[in-house]
Amino acid sequence: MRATIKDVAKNAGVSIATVSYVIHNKKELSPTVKQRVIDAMAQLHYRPNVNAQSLKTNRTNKVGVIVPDIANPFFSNIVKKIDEILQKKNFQLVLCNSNYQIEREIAICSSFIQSGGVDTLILIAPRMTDKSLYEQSRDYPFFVVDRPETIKTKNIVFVYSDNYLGSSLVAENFFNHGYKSFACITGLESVPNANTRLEGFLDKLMDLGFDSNKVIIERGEFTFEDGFKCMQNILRRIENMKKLGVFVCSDISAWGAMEAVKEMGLAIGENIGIHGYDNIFMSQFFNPALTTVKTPSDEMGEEVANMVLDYVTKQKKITDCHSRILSASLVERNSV
Amino acid sequence: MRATIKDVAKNAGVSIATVSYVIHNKKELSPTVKQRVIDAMAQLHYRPNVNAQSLKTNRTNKVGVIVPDIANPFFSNIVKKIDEILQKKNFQLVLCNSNYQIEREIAICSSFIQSGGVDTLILIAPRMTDKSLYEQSRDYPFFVVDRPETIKTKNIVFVYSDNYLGSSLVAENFFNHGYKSFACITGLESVPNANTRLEGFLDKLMDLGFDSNKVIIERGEFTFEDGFKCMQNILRRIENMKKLGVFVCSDISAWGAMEAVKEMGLAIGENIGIHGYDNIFMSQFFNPALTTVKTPSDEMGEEVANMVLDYVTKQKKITDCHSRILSASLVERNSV
DNA sequence: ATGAAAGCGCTAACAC
DNA sequence: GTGTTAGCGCTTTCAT
Repeated sequence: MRATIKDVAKNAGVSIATVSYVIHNKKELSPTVKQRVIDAMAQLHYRPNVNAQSLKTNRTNKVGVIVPDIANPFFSNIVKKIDEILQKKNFQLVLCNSNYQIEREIAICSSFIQSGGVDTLILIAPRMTDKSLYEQSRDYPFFVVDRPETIKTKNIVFVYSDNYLGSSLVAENFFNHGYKSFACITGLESVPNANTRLEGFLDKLMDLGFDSNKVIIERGEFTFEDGFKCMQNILRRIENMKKLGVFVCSDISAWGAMEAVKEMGLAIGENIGIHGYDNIFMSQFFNPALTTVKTPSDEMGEEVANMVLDYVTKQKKITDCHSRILSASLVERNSV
Repeated sequence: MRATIKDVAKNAGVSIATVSYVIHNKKELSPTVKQRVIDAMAQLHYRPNVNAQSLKTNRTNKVGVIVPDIANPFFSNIVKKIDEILQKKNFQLVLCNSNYQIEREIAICSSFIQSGGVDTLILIAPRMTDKSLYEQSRDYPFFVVDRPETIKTKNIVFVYSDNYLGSSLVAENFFNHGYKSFACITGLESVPNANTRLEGFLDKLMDLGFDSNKVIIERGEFTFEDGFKCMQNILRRIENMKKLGVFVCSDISAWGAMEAVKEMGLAIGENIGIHGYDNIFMSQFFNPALTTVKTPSDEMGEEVANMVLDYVTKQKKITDCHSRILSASLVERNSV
């Protein structure tokens, strides 16, 4: 059996309170006593039982992270960054995969919220509706990454990037390369990023003098498979394949889209250009190298992790944490 | 404040024991009482405090997962699979990134072990020495994925794949494509997989009549950057670039190696062939598509997760869990 | 400077 | 069928 504080106390010939004091280094203790306790702890390989600590203090030093798909490099990269920062302060991540399913997301979220298992929650690109988000946060503040602040509540802190700007860059880029007709593969209507990216793209296209009604639009989840299928649909719908610019609103689906194009025997970058979004590390090595927009995922992870830290250590109230919009920038390569 | 079992009891007009009974659905209760309790729980949004439960029962329904780098798709894929299976049984993952650092790995591991924070531990591709592994497991059984069983202890269950076989396949494949000279970029001496893969490669090469002493060997961590550097070293050391087969013992480093080759302006697949290992999803889309060996990562994840489940639910003692070696198979593409 | 003791929220053995 | 209660391991107030 694991040694308890009692065992240490007995071994050191002191009370359990004293042991607790040396663990937390809080009270002035005589060096001799302190040393005796330290020795006893070492000898017994003592570690405080975290469950008892948490029960008593109502703090767990754990942060729940809900992610649509940890195998998606875009998300795993954010998680890595968050872990990097939280680990330094002795926090652990409790990771849950929602598999892009809203019901799972909500179930995980509310179970976290009410069970005392974590100090706070980070939702990465949650798929639930604004209404659900709002309800979940009602009695329990948390943090949301990579999703715009489309609802007003002081109980949620949003960290995301400027998708509207990013996708206007895409339209411009196509324009500069002489593309004449356009398509967009974006996410589901329920995904705010999907709508903002589409909107930013269409608006800029109109600015540039194009008829946004002629833009072919396909929607799917931001996955390889859906990107592939959506591209097939576009290829089927298209009449005139002359300088067609396809904006795929996530790199992962862009990979699928590129495969669909290649499978048709078409060359990418001439009459059909593919533009991704997110700038996932591997995209630069694809064939052709994917032109895309950089979402500052490292910064988002850093930003949220630091705010979480401020919040759980109670240096800051949630109402003093400010949502942040980070920028986005073009990454030119060979697919456009 | 969160509602406690006391609140529910008061609200339903029963004792806390009764509430506990309906939570766990263990005792026969009169339907009326049961319903009253259920209503009270719903009304108060009651959820048992998991810390109190864990303190009492010594079970957390959490499994610690230590991974070298969650942003590495090979690892994140395994984690995803593990989560998928454990989540169904109401277990959560507590994820920690060791960043390939042995000290962090050991620190995380022993803190998990002694703090009661998790029911068991899964180490994915741990970098610590056999000795450390053995010591850590001495009083606390756990599971190791993607590392061969090079030490005998009934306290560790290993799930890995047949690297010796896999890398002999690589040698054969090079041979079949007419390659005449060879190099190998493998992992550090301290990484068992790295040694086994090198060994399997060299042994088969000898079988095939080649002089294994002439094989150029470079070592680095299994990362993009190290793959890149090692390849540069090889390119520097090589005299005669005629049908050189380079076995890079992980896909991730193979990506780096390919970039190094391309940067030199050399074509891959003719006079220089690159062979990866692991078959990471994206490898098929690289330029050229990477020839590699499939490590059954999904199966490894599944296998451990199920064993962990058997173990933590005490249907099985650790000594009844058997280490498993899964197979490996060639994936032919265009880089060889 | 050190210790006694209450109590965090829960489970389960035992009593009724 | 339902309730009483001890106690899991710890923190912290209050006393000495």
